[in-house]
Amino acid sequence: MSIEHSILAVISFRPSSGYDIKSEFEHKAAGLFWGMSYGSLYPKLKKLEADGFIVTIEADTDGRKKKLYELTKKGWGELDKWLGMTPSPPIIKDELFMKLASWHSEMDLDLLALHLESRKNESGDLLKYIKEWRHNQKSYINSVGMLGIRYAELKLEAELKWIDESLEAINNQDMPDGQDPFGLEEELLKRRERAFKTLDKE
Amino acid sequence: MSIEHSILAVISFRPSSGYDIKSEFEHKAAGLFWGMSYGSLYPKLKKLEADGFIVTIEADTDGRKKKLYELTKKGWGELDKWLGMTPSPPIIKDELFMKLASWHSEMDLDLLALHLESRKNESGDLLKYIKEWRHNQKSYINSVGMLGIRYAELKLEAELKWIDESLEAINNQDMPDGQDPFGLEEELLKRRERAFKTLDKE
DNA sequence: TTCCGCATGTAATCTGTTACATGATTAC
DNA sequence: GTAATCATGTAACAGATTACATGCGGAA
Repeated sequence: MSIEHSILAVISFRPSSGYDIKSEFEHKAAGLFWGMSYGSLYPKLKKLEADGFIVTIEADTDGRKKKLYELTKKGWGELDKWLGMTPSPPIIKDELFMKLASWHSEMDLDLLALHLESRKNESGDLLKYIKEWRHNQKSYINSVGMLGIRYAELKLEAELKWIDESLEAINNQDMPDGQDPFGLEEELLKRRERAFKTLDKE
Repeated sequence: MSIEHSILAVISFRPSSGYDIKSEFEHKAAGLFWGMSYGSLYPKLKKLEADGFIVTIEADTDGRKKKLYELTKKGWGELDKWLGMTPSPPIIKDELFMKLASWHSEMDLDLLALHLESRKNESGDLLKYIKEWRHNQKSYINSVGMLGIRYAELKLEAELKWIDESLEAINNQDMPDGQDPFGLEEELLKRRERAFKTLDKE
């Protein structure tokens, strides 16, 4: 039920159209920790309106017609109720971590370094973007929101620091010790070799 | 297509049953950055077998019958191919951040402090768990995997540090400055008041 | 006049979870 | 003997994306 709440939250900043909300998630702070596509957004807006959380205001800003949505009493109430509930733990899906966890000794470490460089660029760009954005004098961020921005910055800085450490470990061939109490790494290589020796039967 | 690859990755450690794979995602490293339920796991295993990435080995470990899956040549190849591809950016959904971003001045800051305390406990527990786990002499983690563990630790430490800073800011009434070039905060409170004054019509 | 950004939407599809059903083995 | 854990699966549903369809207004 949380996408709906994110939508209510964005509308709370100012009356917004579907397009406005999408850009908030694409180009603004909200997108750092949440995502959304038109395919789910517009149906949700209809549902939220049908349930009485928001109402439509026909408007033409800049000579362009659009449907603005505004929160109702019920909508504001729902927003407050949601804000008051303990937030659920973050959901993180990070392919980089999965790849690290399943890297094996037949895979080239230089390739891993490329992956790290790539992540470094992405996260670096994002961090730069956030740092500019928090001072751009265009976007609305209140003092609590600023704590959130700081949260994002610290996480990205930690990630970048870790990437540099890891790249150094790879380049200096100074990797940390693993733990392998049952000799699985050796087994793995044997199993792999065995599989590669079998003829394809299908 | 990444859940499938995570499954292949787990099987690469050792031949595994569906149950084994699930516990890997529930209690082990993999679960830190990925999740999976039986409802998707078992069908995926069937599909992976039908596509020739894995094969079944009937086995009875500890007197208990189970279906172990092992990678085929094609499966190992697919795993290597996946490992070689640039990992996609992490997907993060964090309700705490969304709530920070949409907090408004009618909401009690002490309530926010409770949310932060709650996250502090969750993340603290997780960090403690990881720190123990990396030295438990029971789990297989190679040196590259250890980099991943370090990644998780640093992120959690950054989060905990941020929480303490933020709690202090709240308690000392020393919140950071926001930015509000168009006076949206004032507008918001007006809109909110207006909405609460209207009679319910539905 | 053509392209880009604004603007709204739907249908098909994909992806994954929840809840249920079933049963064996082990620890207390 | 009974609760917990091991073990495999399915049906119904929830949740979200992709690709498509459509059209206006302003800038080059």
